[in-house]
Amino acid sequence: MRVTKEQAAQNRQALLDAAARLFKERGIDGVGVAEICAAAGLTHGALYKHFADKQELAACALADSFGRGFDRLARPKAGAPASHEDLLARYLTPAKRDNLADACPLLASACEIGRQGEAVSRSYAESFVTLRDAVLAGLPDTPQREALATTIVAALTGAMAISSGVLKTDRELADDVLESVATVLRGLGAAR
Amino acid sequence: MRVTKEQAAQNRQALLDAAARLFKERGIDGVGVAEICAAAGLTHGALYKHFADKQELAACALADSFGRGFDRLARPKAGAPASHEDLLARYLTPAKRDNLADACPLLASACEIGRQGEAVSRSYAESFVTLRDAVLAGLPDTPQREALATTIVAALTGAMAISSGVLKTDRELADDVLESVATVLRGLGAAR
DNA sequence: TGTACATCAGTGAACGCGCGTTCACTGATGTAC
DNA sequence: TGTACATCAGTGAACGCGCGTTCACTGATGTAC
Repeated sequence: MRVTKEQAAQNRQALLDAAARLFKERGIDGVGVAEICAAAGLTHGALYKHFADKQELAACALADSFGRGFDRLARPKAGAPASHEDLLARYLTPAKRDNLADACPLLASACEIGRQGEAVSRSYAESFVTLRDAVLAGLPDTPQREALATTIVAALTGAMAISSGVLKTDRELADDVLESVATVLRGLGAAR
Repeated sequence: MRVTKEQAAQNRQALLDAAARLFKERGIDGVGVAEICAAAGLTHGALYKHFADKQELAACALADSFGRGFDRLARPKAGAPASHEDLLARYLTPAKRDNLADACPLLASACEIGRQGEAVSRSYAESFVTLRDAVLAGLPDTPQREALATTIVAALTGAMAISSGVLKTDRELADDVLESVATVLRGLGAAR
């Protein structure tokens, strides 16, 4: 049965939200379209009225999830670039690792992107550049600022992946990884 | 039909090798047991005579692949700890990224480990600690050496993941990520 | 050393299951008059 | 504003397919005598 335009737009957003959370939590290949649609309160057929296929849904959900999180990060100071400290405090917490659905898709989904299609890769690349540039804006005016910003994002990404990976075996080690990386990055962000 | 003990041991190793390569290339969840067995020259039923299930195969393949690569890394100087330079030169190359089957399983498989079972997580954690300690051995005697070693491994991991992720969209960016991180880590490894 | 037989690595058909996607259909919405 | 009808978001059965795992069977190996 047909629904109002507003309802359809809400349903589309519900699909994006459910997809983003589930994909971050269990991976793009680890969640079926039926579960996503059910979480959004729809049946699986409805998905294909909004997105061409699962890949397009994944690409859109990644962009949407990153955009919302990034806006939230940038907004507090309303315009002023987020400080290096802010970024670390928000990104590298055990809470985010324990609940990847709430984390940044760049950190939660990093490794599987290479195995996805072009649309997902493009969406990921755009978000990466945005985050890297935000980090760059918060760095002091040192030589090799660009390379440093890239390294910081890489370390954030790797720290979250490693911490998640060893969590089932050794929670202490998992927490130590996050702490260690945060400490070192804090030092790198300060003027040298 | 029964085979000799030597043949059986060879077959087991062939399974480990095929599994490690395919898992690194396409992810643990991205490869079926039938394909692994075929690559090892066996039928799928044979796998369960060597391993309890796919998870155990994954855990063993990760440990085996890491161990072999790590021995190769440590051996050249026969006993002397690998220099920080050596590690970077071997780990962070576009060639490894373009052929993940030949890369270190810690870098190629990082993100999906959190979604695997306990056995895989344990195997991953052990390999991580081994690599981190090897990096530590190559670092000068500065304060916070431990945290720095962890951060270096995290940055290596993240760099490979990000570079693989953006490769389909922007090869230049992908190469830049590897170069930038290598440059910064080179500086971090030198005495400050 | 020669023979009889138990062992067991490997085979391949079969299992139930969940996957992504398609499609004929429904019926309220939105629009043309 | 009221009516007739085309549009299309959402439904749910059905599709073919590949997945991990099981299991009865095979037949050369390894062993006991």
